[in-house]
Order: sequence, then C-alpha cells, then structure tokens
Amino acid sequence: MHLFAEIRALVISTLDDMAEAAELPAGLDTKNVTVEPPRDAAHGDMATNAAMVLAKPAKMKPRDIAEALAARLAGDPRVVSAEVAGPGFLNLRLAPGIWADVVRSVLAAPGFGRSQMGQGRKVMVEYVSANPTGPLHVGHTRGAVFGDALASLLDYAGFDVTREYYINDGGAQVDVLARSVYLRYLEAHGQEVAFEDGTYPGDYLIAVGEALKAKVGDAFVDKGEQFWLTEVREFATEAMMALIREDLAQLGIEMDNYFSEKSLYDTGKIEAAIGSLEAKDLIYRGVLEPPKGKAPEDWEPREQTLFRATAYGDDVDRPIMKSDGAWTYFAPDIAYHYDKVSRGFEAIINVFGADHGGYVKRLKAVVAALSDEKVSLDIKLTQLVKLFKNGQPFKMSKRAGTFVTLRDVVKQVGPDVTRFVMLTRKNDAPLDFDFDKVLEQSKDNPVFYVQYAHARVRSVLRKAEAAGLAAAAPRIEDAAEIDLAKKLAEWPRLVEIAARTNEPHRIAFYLYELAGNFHALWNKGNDNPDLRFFQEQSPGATSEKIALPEAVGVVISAGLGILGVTPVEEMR
RNA sequence: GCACCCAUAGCUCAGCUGGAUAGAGCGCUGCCCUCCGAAGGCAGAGGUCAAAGGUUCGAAUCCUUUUGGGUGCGCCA
Repeated sequence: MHLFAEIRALVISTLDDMAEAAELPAGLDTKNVTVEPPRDAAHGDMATNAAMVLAKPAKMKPRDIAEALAARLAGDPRVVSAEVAGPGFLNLRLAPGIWADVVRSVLAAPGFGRSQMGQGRKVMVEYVSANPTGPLHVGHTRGAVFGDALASLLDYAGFDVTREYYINDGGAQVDVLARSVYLRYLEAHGQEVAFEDGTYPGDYLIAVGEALKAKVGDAFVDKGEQFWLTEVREFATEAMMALIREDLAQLGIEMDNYFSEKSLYDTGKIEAAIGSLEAKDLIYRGVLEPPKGKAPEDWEPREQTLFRATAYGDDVDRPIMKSDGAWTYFAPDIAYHYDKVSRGFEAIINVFGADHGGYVKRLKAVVAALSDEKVSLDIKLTQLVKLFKNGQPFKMSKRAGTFVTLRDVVKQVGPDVTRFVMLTRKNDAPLDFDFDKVLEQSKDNPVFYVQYAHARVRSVLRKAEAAGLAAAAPRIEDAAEIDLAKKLAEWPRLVEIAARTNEPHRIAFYLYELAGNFHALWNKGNDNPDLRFFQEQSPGATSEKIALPEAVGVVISAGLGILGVTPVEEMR
C-alpha cells in the first residue's frame, strides 16, 4: 500500500473525469501534479498542487480548478474533506480508518515500501575501486558504505543492480607496489633494505614479502627487475586485493564483480573502444592549449591523440595517447565504460572521492559519446571524513604511522555504527566522525536513537509473545498514534525519492524521524497508561495496540537493511 | 586563469521533479520526574537561507553576477 501514490492516482483520474465532463480542457499534462504531506499538520493529511500546476495550460483560475476538483474528490470514501487553501492548494483530510489500513498493510505481507519504479532496469554501481596498493583507510570507508547502501536502495526500488569494483592494476603504481614487495622479500632473506621515495614502506607488506619467499624461495634474490617484476606484481596485487576483500567483508560488503584494468590491455578492448569513438569522428590528432594560471614551467606545445570531449560538454579535449605511443590512464577508462555500456546497463553510477571531481565531465562525455546519450552516468562524490576523538581532531599521517584504516574503525565501533554514521550526511558534505560520540547512548546520536526504538519494539513484542498474544486489527486513535502511522505511510514515498536522487542518507534521516515519533508515543504512555502497547488488564486491547509497534519494527528493519545495519533486539 | 562542489538558527546539519508561517539535534530559558515504561519528558526564545539581480502565481531550491571555503586542471593512475 503506497498511500501517496494511491491518492495521487485518485487525483489524476478525477482530473481525467473533469476533462471528460468538459470542466477542464482535454489533454493536459499532469506529470507535475504532486500529492505530498503538508508541512503543517493543520493543513490536513495530504495536499495537492494540481490546480496551480494546471491553471496556466488550462487558462483557468487555480481556485476554480481547485474547487471543482474538491467537489469531486469529496465523493471518494477515502476523502473526508477537501479544502482549497492559499494560492490554490487543495488540502485533503482522509478517513480516520485509513491509518489502521496502513498499519495492517505493513504487517500483511513482507516488502511494504518496496518499489517497482526501477522496472528491473539494469544499473551498475561502481564503488571503492581503491588502488590495490594497501589496506583501505577511512576515506575509502565512506565511499564503500555509501556505494553499498545506494546499491541496496536501488535494489529495493526495483532495479537490477550490479555492484562492481574496478581494480587499477594496469598502471605504474602497481609497479611501485611490486618493487616495495620485492624489498620486503629481500628483507625476508635477511638483507638490509632501504625504502626510498616512491616506494611503499608500510608494515602490511612484510607478510607479503615473506609469502613471496615461501613461494619462490631465493629465485629472485639479487636478480634484475626484468626477471621478477611481472611475477611479483601479479603476486603482490593479488595479495592486496585479498586484503581489500577482507576489509570490505568487515563491513559486510560483497561485490558482484571485480573488474581488472589490466584485462583491458593487450586484448584489443582499448582499441575497440577507441575505434567506436573514431567511427563517430571523436578522435583526432591535435595540440592542446596550456592551462592558464597554473604556470607549467616545462610546457611545450605537442601534438597528441585526443578525444573530442568538448562535443559532449567537457571543457577541453582529452589526450588518450602519450607521445611515446602508450595509452594514457584515460584510455582504459574509456574502454572500461565501453564495456559497461556494452554489458547493457541503462544507468551507470560511479562513486568517487571528492578529489576525483575533475574527471566527472570527461567520463560523462565518454559515456554519452559511446552510448549515443542513451545511457545515463551519475557520478557521486563523497567528501572527506574528519576524525575526532573526544571532540579533539585526530590527525592522520601516513608518515607518522597514524593513518586510520577501515579495519581500525570497524574494530573500535563495529560495522553497524560505522555504516550508519557514514550515512548521516549527504555524500557531498564533509563528515565529522568522533570515535566517542558515535558510541554515546543519547538522543543526539541517531544510531543509538534508531536502534533503541527497534529494541523497544522487540521488547514489547517479546512480552506479548510470552503472554501468548499476537497483533490483531489495529486501532489507531490518539494523535501520537496517528502521527506515527502517518510516518509509516510515508515510507514507500521516501524510498522512491531516495532512489530517484541516489541519496541513501535520506533513509537514515527518515529512520531518525520515525524513531522520534515512536519514542514520543512511548513517552506519552508514561503519563497515560491507555497509550501503552501492553495493556495488563486486557489481552484484546494489547493485541490491537501492538500492531503499530510491530509495523514500526518492520519498517525500521527494512530501512536499516538498506543501510546494511543489523537491527538490535535489545540495547547491549 | 578555468572547471566542479559547498555556504541554512550560537554549534552540527536536514529540507521532496520549485509550494503555504524554512525544520531537527546540541546549547540556552522555564516547567515536570518519591512509585507506575525518566540511559528523561514538555514548552519557549533563537533565521537578511552568504550578497545582489532575474525567471514564476510561488524560489533556500532554477538562471546570471559577486563574495567566502574546498577540490581539481597536457606525456601520474
């Protein structure tokens, strides 16, 4: 039951009736007609802007349309009253029984709030995609959680979602990794080594060096790079990816696919992708202007092979081949997105760190060009995470060895808290993460507040179960009960808004509000025993009362499920 | 120099394909809590939505310009 969709459908069909009866011109576009909860509860249960949206194309006064619409809507059994207000809003009051219907439908079948808006369309969410050169750190954590929750959200909204990780194993940085592992390997053989600039000195490679020794013995000792680089690179990359998969597993993240950049080279895939662009006359040889104001001291004009990105909204054309004839990093990116498009995804979403903002336009240009603008690409940038401990900023430094890994965070606060907190901000807003505050048990900690509401629900239901009682037809009468049921009715609508905007944080904020309404009702029960869910004297009344909290529990678990957070049965 | 993101209450932040008197938490002020569901509750004050123009029946939301902060900018991925 999607109450807002139902009432909107009622409004639209009523408008059609009016057109039929010549009260409105025929063929009006109703796509901008909305039915939404009014900001002020005094305005009723729902409001529609139909009259204002249609006034101009119908060449009528908004109030005239609104009044005619109101007269017809009032005939529907679900509508108690329809009043014209303000500039032409139509405020609807719904039959009191409707809130009990909402609660009943939450309990009637699993999946209340699941949407078909995706219609099974294939969408890819690419996220994390960290270089395979070390463990994931906090910055990656946010992208990982965001991408994963977004993927779940889209799945919940009826899309066919693929979660994918792009392994940057084709560039120079995996050579650096290989050399670093080689040094650890020599170390494992008892040699003294020095980590120069441009190598990774992290301790996490010690075990990899030892594992390499266990595998190949002394075969590579004191040999030139040409003897070992390829093999060590492969060995090291695999070791890093194993590490990263474990990191992701700590957060409950499981990718559907890991896509290797290296697999694009020497297989003709890059050539095929570039060829596709060439066929559209989007590849040419040319010379770029130097960027102004950046003072490139060694700038010299140079002819390069370029992709005509400006044809699709980018600021400049982008080089795809170096002067030595090798591909630039951008070429495999083109091939990778060519591959995504050819796998039949209708929508592609990439989750990047905010420092990759500069690539947004060129990638959009690539996808638009490759798909003839048929495939949409949305790039979500996640902003920085600032760490705090007891309110004090916590500085990260690789050099000082104080950089915080994903594993550190999960170890300290657990996967559920990590995930929820990472989603309590919009993706493009910076996030403060305080190791102490996120564990605080108080109202200003959303994680606790939402979990506490769920725990209270479970506690009530356990108590009822122990007394042999189950939920019966709900009675929703008190204002606090109605507010809570109304909030439940908003859930399907909220899911669709969140999915349409690719913004899973809206789920977290909704859950906080839902928990707030639930706690408010609970608190009212403190003063007014009639509002308690468990009625000591009356099993029948208890059965009627517990339907509402049970429904709240269902929606909270569904919402937390999207966020990847486990709902708790009790607090600690 | 250019591009992208951001700017909302003292603080941290929400704000729906543009909707009515812009919301929440913290902090602040006042009241309530011997017991019954207080790891609290209720109520209140607090705003030039960075600034100025524009679009429209209607703008925090869309467009332009300006200011302030962040990120990035040809043979590094």
